[in-house]
Amino acid sequence: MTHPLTLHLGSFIPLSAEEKTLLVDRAKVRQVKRREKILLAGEVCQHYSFVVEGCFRLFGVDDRGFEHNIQFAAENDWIADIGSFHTQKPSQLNIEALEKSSIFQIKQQDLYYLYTHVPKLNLIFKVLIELKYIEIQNRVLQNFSSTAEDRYLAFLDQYPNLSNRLPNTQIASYLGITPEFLSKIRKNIQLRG
Amino acid sequence: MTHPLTLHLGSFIPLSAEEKTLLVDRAKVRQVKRREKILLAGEVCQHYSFVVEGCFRLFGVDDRGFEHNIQFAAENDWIADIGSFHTQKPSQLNIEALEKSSIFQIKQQDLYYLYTHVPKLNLIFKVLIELKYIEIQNRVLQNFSSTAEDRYLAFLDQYPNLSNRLPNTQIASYLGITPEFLSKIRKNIQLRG
DNA sequence: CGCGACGTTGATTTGCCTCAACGATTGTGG
DNA sequence: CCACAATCGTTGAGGCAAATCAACGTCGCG
Repeated sequence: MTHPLTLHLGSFIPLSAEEKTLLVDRAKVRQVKRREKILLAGEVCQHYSFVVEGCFRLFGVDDRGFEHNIQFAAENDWIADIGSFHTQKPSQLNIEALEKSSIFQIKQQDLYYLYTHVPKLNLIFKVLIELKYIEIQNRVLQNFSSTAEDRYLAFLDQYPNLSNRLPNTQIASYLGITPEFLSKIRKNIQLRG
Repeated sequence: MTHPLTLHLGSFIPLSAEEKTLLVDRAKVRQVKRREKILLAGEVCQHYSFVVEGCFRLFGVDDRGFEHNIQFAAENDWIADIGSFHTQKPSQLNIEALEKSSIFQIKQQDLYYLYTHVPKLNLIFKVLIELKYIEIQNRVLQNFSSTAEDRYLAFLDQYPNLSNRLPNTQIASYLGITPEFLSKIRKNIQLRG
């Protein structure tokens, strides 16, 4: 009966039984349907969400109505609009389930409560965000220095578990290209090898 | 005689006299010449560097030898290759002074020492990296959803202190375009008014 | 069954790059 | 302090990667 959340966070730094209890008490389980949104642009992001099962995307919508995926989150990953969460200002982003999913959510006030009562969570969440920062920084660099085809191949390589289950339209949006162009890239790859 | 570093970090959460001493003892001042590099690709990033005066860039070099600016850091900002710093593996990035600069550097072991002896630094550095994360996430979104001209105007707007003092070649590299194209953008803007 | 999401293909257009050349400015060694 | 090199910004001609627009077939699902 180890709780998925304590299992995950405890893998960074072991947690005592009390700490686990504090944590579990403030994490609410939630079932999310495919295509259901857990954050809508205009709302304040009230939760950090930990994905137990399923898959989500964080995306923005531009002036012309096109959607741009910023991040995916599948099992054992976290998702939130960190900016809105901390400033408590309306988000410009959306979070949507790409599959039927199961998550744990921690409210902003509860996370802040936990930070003060379980100080090592500061360290753990610092590490978590450092990892995300490294990831997104690599992405910026890659976007500047390689072609869409190279980025696609790198994506397949880096996220095999995601590329298996995501529709190509979602991958194209993450890569910053149109679905049509991704289709042409895939064709070229196949022709060559 | 307030130390720039304690002034900066103390602005997030007040620090006691002891905490300030611990901190200051482990921060080494360093003067850096224009164009001098404080991190070379291939080396491990050993320090977090706090900029007291001057300006730096973090950049990568692609297969064809082109440089791509990932981040600038001027007064009261931090710079490091966070990935290399934490993994202690060789960096693929470089950090170079764009001006004659003055910085404080904290070594990796010293920062880890400080994290355990001044626990609130975990919280402060978590906030610092959250702010950087929000910044870079906005950049990813913007790169996908707007033209080079819009990104340039947004840069002027968002970083007036940087755009004043940086050569256009450096700005172009940050925006992910060639200096030639930035020049044409600037001409267009001027023609229009 | 029928509709909407998804993937594909082709013709055309466009944003930005490449390459080359040229002044202006800065800086640096003799 | 000058001469020369290096850096920087600009301009133009031509080219390419990726977008746009339009059409069509397939599949899963209510």
